[in-house]
Amino acid sequence: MPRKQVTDQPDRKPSRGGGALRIYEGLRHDILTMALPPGELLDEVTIASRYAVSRSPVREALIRLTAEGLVKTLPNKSAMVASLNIEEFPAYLDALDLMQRVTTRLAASLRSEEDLVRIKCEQAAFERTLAKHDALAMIETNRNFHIAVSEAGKNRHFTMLYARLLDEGRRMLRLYFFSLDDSLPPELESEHRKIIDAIEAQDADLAERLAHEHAMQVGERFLAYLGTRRTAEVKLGAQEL
Amino acid sequence: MPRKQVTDQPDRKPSRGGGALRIYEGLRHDILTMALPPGELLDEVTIASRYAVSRSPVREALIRLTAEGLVKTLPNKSAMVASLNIEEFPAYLDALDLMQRVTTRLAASLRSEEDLVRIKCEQAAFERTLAKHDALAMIETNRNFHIAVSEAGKNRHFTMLYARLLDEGRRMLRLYFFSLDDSLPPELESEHRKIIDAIEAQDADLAERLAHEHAMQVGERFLAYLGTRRTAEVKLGAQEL
DNA sequence: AGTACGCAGGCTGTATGCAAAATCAAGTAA
DNA sequence: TTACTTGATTTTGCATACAGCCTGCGTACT
Repeated sequence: MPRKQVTDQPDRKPSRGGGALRIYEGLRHDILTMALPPGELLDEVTIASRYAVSRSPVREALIRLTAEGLVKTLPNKSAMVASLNIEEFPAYLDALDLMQRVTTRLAASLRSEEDLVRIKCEQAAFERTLAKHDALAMIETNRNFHIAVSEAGKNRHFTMLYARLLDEGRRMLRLYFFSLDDSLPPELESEHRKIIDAIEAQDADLAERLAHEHAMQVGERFLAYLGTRRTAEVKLGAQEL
Repeated sequence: MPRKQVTDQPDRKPSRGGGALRIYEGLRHDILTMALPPGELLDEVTIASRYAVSRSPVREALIRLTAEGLVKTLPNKSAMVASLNIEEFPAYLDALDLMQRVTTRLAASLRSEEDLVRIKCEQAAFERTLAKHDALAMIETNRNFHIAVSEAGKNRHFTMLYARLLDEGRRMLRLYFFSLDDSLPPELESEHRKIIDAIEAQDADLAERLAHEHAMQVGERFLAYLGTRRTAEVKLGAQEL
C-alpha cells in the first residue's frame, strides 16, 4: 500500500531554493560515479538546458564543485571535470591512511552509544550492498560507514578532510572494482567488523592499528590492480622480452 | 626612476575577469583580520555597491567563502561571517597539532634545496614583521612560513587542511595578540629557527617533535589569554569570592 | 605551400530584471 | 498590554540581457 503524502503538498514544485542544490548534487554524483569522466567539458549552457534552468544556478554549482576540487576552471574557458592524477597517488594514500587512523582512534575514544548504533546501521547497509554485488552502491555505503566512524570522533576538521579524500577515492575505487566485475573482496566486511568491535571496546590503539591496516590493504589492492597486465601472455612474434 | 610599464597597457582597467576574485580576496582579508567581525551580516547589495560591481560577482565570492567555511548562509537569508565557536577549540587544537606535526615531518624528509631557501625567505619576512611589532602582519608571515614548510612536504591534502586551520586560527590569534598590545613573544623566532634546522638536517623525528611543541605552546598561550581576568583585583564591596 | 590577418560564432563574466520569501511595522482583537 | 494578522519593504534566488574573450575558419599575402 502506497504511503500517503504527509510531508509536503503533493505537486508543489520547489519553485525557489532547491535549484542550485539539485544541480550541485547531480553534477557531484555524476562526477564521482564517472558518468562524467575526468576531463569532460562542463559548459554552462549545456548543463543549464539539461537541468532546465538558467545559467545562474549552474554557475553556483560549478563554483562550489571547483572549491571542492572536483572541477577545474580556467578563466574565460569552460570548466572541466578534475582529472585524477596518478602521480599523486602516494600522497593521496598517505593522507587517507593518516585520516583513517586518527578518525578511527578518536571514534574509539569518544564514541557515544548513539554513535555506535549509527555506525552499526551504516555497516548493515554496507553489508547489504556487498551481498547485492553492486560495486557503485558498495563504494557509497563504505564511505558512509567510515564517515559515521569519523563523526563519532567529533572533530569536524578531520571529518571534512577525510570525507573529501574518500570522495576523491570513489573515482579511483570505481576503476578498481569495475575491473573485478562486481565480485567484491569479502574481507572488507570482517575488517569493518573488527573496527567496530575495537570502537565499541574503546580500544583506541587497536582501532587505530586496524584502520591503518585497512587503509594499507585498500592501497595494496589498488596497486595490484594497477599492476595487472592483461596482455602479458600474448605472444608478439619475434619480440623477446 | 619609475619603472617603465611593460607588463600591461598603462590604463587598461581589468574590465573583465578580476572582478569576483577582487571581492573574494577583499572579503576574505576583512574576515580574517576581523575588520568584518564574526556574525556580521553580509548582504549582497551593500557589498556590491561597496566594490562598485553588481551582485553577480559578489554572489560568486560569497559562495566560495561559504565553501571555505568563513561565511555561513541560511537559505533566503543574508549571509554572515562565520562565528568562531570557542567550544570547538579543543578539536581545533587537535587538528592544528596533527597537521603541524605531519607537514613538518614530511618537510624534513622530502625538502629540496629550493624548498629550503623558500622557507628561510619566509622566516626572514616573519622576523622583519616581528621586529616591527606589527601583530597583523606577523600573523600573516607566520602563516606563510608554516605553509612554506608544509609545501616542502609535498602533500597537497595536508597543506590544504593546514592552510585552512591556520587561516581560521588567524582570527583567534588576532584576539590574543592584540591583547598583548603588539609586544610579541620573541621565543617564536627561535622556535621557527630550530624547526628550520631540523628540516635542513632532515631529522624527521626532531622536526615533528619541535612542531608539536610549537603547536602546544601556541595553544597554551591562547588558553592563558582566555584565562586572564582583568577585573580579578577589583574590589566589589561586600562580595567576598 | 605556408603564414598572418580578420571576422564570425560561441562561451564566459557581469549587469539587470523579476518574483518568491522573509522581515518589519502598524493596526486590531482579546 | 499582548498576541496575531496584514500589508509594505527589503533581500535573496533565478532568469535574462549584454559585452568582452577565445576559437576556428576563411582569405589574402609572401
